Amino acid sequence: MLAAERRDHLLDLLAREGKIVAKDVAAELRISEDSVRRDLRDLAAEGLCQRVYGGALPVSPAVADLAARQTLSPGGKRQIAAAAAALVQPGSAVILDGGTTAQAVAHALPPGLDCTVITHSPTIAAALLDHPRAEVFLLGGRLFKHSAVTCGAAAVEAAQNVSAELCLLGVTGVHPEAGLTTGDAEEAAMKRALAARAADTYILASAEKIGTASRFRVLPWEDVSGLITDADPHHPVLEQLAARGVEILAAQ
Amino acid sequence: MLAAERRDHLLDLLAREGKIVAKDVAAELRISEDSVRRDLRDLAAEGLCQRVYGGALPVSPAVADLAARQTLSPGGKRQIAAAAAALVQPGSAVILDGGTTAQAVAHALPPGLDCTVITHSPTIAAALLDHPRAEVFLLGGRLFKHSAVTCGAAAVEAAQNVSAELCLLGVTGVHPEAGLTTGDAEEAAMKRALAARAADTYILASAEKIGTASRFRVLPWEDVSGLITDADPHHPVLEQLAARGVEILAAQ
DNA sequence: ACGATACACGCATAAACGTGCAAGAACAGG
DNA sequence: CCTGTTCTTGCACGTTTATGCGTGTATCGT
Repeated sequence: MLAAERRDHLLDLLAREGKIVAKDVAAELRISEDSVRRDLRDLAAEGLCQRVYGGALPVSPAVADLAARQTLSPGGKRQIAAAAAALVQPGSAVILDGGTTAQAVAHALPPGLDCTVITHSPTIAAALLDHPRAEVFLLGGRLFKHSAVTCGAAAVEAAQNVSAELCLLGVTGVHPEAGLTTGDAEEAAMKRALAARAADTYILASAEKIGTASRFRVLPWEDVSGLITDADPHHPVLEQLAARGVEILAAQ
Repeated sequence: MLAAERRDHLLDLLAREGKIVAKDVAAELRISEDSVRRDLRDLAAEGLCQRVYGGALPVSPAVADLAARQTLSPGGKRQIAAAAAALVQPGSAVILDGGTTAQAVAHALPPGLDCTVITHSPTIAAALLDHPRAEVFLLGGRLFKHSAVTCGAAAVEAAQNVSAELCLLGVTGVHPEAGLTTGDAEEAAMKRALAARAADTYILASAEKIGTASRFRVLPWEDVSGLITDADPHHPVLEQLAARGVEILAAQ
């Protein structure tokens, strides 16, 4: 039984059963409870599960599905979120896209930070309810069930009435020629509208997205200030982008 | 059974049934009543439920200014929500206000119902993510932390662009002369804007609100089609309203 | 006012936890 | 092929936490 195997098994169990009881898993896999605890501790540190006395639970019922359906590297995602949150100046306004990475940014924002957050994700809005000094502006529109954000003409129109210093955008593809891409046309349009309303746009992209492209373009590189990623800064694609004036922020 | 699981179960039970009887839960989960009591004490300490003799009751998310609208009857709230959900015709559009009662309506909607829900509450929007056939339209605007809904000029303006067959509105005061009232001017304006966009407006009000009035008027009785309440239909205020053409729906 | 029930408190037991440690495997370099 | 290093794993230990029971007290309904 490889360590990585164990990890996968735990995550699988979490997705299937909705909980993990350390004792049971140890008995099932014929390993010590200590190892299970160690694994759970690591997974919890990466934000993949919530550690509780006796075992672990999914981070949040809704997020569990999302995490399952996209085999990302959420380990780096947390670091990306932290690096992105550090870009938010006190007193400034930031536009937060609705993806899972952006959601991590919302949680990474210091609770006492005095700022304005503009978002089209009701989930992010709800997450910021306990940030007393954060002003939240929610962009309305038709709710897209699969990504849990508002999109469509109404949402794009609502975006026209806001502006901010910073826009943090999640994408599914980061490609030197194709630019930034995503898999849904409406989402692409929405992201484009958001980026247009901010002075600076930074892209959040985990390592496995570098060099890939999806069907719908969000932005060309000219409109992007920087890229926040957990990939190796010496990755050829990243060096190419840096040469074209895109600031590369490595999140460790 | 993990401790955290128990906690979730209790909260879930609270949301679904509107109350918790310590003895019953202990029997159901095969644990001692002491454990249930301990859990309820902890949950109450975190403000997640209201401890009462024999069990616990839900507590409204907006606890702060609840001095006015205190002592809710969450038992009846569920019945009100069920009666209100029954008014939603398949294929129709309904405007759902953001209060706790309206939130209960969202949960009471059949998951397979084919309808359009328009709301200014991100919480309701999130709750409807798992209703595959429900189209959700979210009204954007500034997020009001204490009531967790969007309000303000932008939200009112967004409301101008929608229309629906039905509007379900929660209020804090139901008074024969003062009409429908609430404690916040912005919320009152928002509710007014919502009601104006629906052919029929029904009010959700638990028994203790009947006969009371708050500072800001939402609507006069002329603009209201009906009132859904768990109060006794023979209550003098209700009979007076019925005489003025307001349909009284008693929720048991 | 009364019995019945729910409660809080203290205590004992058991389970889960974290840490340090040692045996073993995997690996890199010579 | 050997050796030193690093990492993983399981065990032992003391500590923390959760749970159930008994007791006395408070609260409810009649």
